[in-house]
Amino acid sequence: MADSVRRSMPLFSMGIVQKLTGLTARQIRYYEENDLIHPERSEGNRRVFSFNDVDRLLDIKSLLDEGVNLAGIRRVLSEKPLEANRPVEKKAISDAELMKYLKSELVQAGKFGKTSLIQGELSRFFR
DNA sequence: CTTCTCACA
DNA sequence: TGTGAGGA
Repeated sequence: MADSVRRSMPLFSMGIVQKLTGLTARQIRYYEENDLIHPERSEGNRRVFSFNDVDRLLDIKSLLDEGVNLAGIRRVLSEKPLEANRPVEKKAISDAELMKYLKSELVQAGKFGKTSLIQGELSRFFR
């Protein structure tokens, strides 16, 4: 189970997750308050999301479109600890799209002179 | 510039 | 949920 390690590795900033999921920061923070997701926190108290968080957010989003309220979503998600039998085609997001955003984040971090926390973890995805 | 918390004309 | 204030 070395894959779960990468899936739960924190490496996405709020901005990236917003683009990746199409949700607003407000919503993402709100869902966190309701224990739908549990992103890590960086030094500056900034949220750092893992691939699992993003995937979960995507599920939440689709559930929301189907008219399910937070209480309902909480139930669905809490009862899905085990990666049940899902169609292989339900890929949350393409690698290409993922790289696109990761890259833009690196550029931003670069302009700030700081070493993004992403850089170090990035190699895990580009193995 | 980005993200954070809090609060609500 | 949006939005703005005030700070890091």
